[in-house]
Amino acid sequence: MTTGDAGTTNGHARAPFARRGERQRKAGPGDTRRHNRALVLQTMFRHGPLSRADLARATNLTRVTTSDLATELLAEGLIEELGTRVDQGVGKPATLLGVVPDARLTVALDLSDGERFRAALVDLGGKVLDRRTAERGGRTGAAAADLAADLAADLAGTADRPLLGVGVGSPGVVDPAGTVLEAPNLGWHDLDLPGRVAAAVDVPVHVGNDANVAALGELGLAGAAERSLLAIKIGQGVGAGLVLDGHLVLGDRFAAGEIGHVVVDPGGEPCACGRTGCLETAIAAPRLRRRGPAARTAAGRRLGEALAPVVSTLNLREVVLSGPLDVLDETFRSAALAAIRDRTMPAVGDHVDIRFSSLGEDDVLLGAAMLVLDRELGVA
Amino acid sequence: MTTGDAGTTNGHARAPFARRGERQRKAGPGDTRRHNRALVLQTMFRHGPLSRADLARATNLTRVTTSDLATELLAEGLIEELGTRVDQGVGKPATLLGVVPDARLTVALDLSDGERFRAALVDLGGKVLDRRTAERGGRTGAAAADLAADLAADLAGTADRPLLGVGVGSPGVVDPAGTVLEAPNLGWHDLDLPGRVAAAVDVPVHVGNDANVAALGELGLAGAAERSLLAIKIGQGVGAGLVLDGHLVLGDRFAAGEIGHVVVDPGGEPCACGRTGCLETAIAAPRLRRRGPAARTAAGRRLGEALAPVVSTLNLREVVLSGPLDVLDETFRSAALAAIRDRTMPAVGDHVDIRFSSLGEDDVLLGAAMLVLDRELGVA
DNA sequence: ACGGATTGGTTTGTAATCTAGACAAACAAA
DNA sequence: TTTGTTTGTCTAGATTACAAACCAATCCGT
Repeated sequence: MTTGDAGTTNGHARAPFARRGERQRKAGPGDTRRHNRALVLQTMFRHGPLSRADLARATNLTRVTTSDLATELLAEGLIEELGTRVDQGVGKPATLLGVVPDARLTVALDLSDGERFRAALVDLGGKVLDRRTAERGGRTGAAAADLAADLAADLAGTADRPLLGVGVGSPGVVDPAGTVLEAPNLGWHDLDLPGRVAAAVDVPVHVGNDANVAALGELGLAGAAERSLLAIKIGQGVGAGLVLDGHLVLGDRFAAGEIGHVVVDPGGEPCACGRTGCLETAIAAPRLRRRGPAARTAAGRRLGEALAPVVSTLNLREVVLSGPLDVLDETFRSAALAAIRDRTMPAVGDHVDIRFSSLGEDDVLLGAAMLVLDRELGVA
Repeated sequence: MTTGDAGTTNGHARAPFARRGERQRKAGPGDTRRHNRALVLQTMFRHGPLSRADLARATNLTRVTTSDLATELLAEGLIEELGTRVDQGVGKPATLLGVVPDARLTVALDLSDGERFRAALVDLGGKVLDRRTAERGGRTGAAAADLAADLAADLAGTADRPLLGVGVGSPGVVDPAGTVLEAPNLGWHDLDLPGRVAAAVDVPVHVGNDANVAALGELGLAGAAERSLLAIKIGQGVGAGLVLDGHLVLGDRFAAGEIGHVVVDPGGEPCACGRTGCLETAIAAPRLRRRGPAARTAAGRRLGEALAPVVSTLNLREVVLSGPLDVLDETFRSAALAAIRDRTMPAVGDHVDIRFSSLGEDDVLLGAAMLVLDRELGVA
């Protein structure tokens, strides 16, 4: 069933844009083509309908090449002709090309909630077409993995259009191939989640850390102008996802973004991890609820204090907060922002902004969908 | 004199591997070739002498392709045949190919010292062949730029082998094209330093922030196994350079690594910037000297506390310290490391290491040379 | 000594793909 | 109607990586 290609996620050919932890890859004959194809597609995703000549100007490719790529994409149904542009001035009217949002669908899974797995059928534009949830009921290990796989298969069955793939946002540490190295809450250790899910649905499967994919989603679907951002996800715990220049930062042990147990207040409250004053003890959702609104300012400042060195080191411009709306209020946000500004040099701090996620509760779900778009189409 | 190609650093064609802040670039016909050529060259830089067949195995290219690239590199004199491998076993003996360290030279400038500019003639292996220094004598603005240009020209004149280019490590904020946006100590604002230097020496000129290029040098010349590291440079001020997966992180305003004025101790000493408790007030070299060895532990901990969130967010493995040896002692280092470990989760902290730069005083100088190797040959 | 096996490197032909230049189509303004 | 402009396509040419076959050089066992 599976091919002999070692390292392949599942029975399919390796995903076109799946970047592994390889030191550096060779460039083959088809690589330029793939790159340019993705470039054209991405340009249309971002700028909306464009003519072939527009694409050539935007990408620095020739009209011949964009035209050729366009016919390829047209044949695959990924884009369509939208008629001629009106009100153009002199010259032959341009025929506009646009992405067909429902040319392909993705199945997105959000496993970050402790109680239930959430899943959705998402189109290329990030629109949710259908939803499912499955109560976890305390399942762990293989049972939990099977539950996720069944959920994916269930939704995949309802798809009336070709599936691009399945994207999964999982808690814990996930390696570039999608193996969940460590997810204590789900009892997963070195679990080949992509393999298990792919056995249930016959399309490419991509798995990433929940906060990481949320960051990807925020970048791709929330109209973020920048190509870099830090997404902070507050829930039972606290996690972060970092995208720099369009690329997810995974880190040495693929544990980048695991900031929940950074100590921000050595004399603070005890944490489940055995230490005291971890960031989670200051700003995890349950703690924020328990302490009430009055403590929001102090909590926000704690976050800002932890982020200040990060923002300075990376010269970040954009930080996005996501989590339950009852605890994430403007007081919290502005306190965090103020703390960052107080603690970084103005040249950096003046340009930082913190905003709430525009994807809301669906951040991980849409991020998982975005992961598929990134890996399969190169759109990020 | 200059070409019409907007954005070109100088009269030369754009450096083969100069990455600008562009969103995404098209891939042209010669791009795969350049990529693979760099890959082959880099493989030889790292692994030492290899046969064409070895290169094919290491790069996943075919023997034909590596052979072809090898003849090209041989013709340019960048590599040479080193005779056949002995003691090989069955089969035709391999002819080893190795980089010729002095096939090209680079002129490296270190402008980070407040008193004098340092320069060196460096070969491809990072060996310093000649040195010059020029007392700055309080020069700023155009006069300082001219001093740097003269120094470069002076050394370039002594080169008895082809020059690959000039690399400059400058203090302040430097954009990807090499323009020094802001360097208060030298009175530079939006200064086209590459242009000025290129007017004096007729080779490509590349300029980067001092701490940034130091990080690059540490990665490329100090035998760092990892492709990611954070280099902390302690001197009059404190700066950092971050390399992730072989790529320098520049940040939104190209100010990444400017951590000297991160506030680490709000109740601490006043800083020249107007705030109190900046990292510089805790660990800049003059302060460390003034306070004596007894304060090293506390200072080291301050650094570690600032780095803990960064290390967690990036899941960094390697932090490198450079600066005057009289203040950077083992006490400081281990205090910083201990603070990081105390404040990060074990899964991350256990794998972090802090070490002293293996390039010593020449870190910026060799980093500037490495910058040229990176931009001109793709070796990083 | 000699054939077989093994590994290294090259020759030759092929497929992919980008570019340059030219050209037809379609339209606006004079 | 003429002129000029823009769009999109066609054709020819250049690069370049790869596959297959081949020669070269060495070891090994008999």
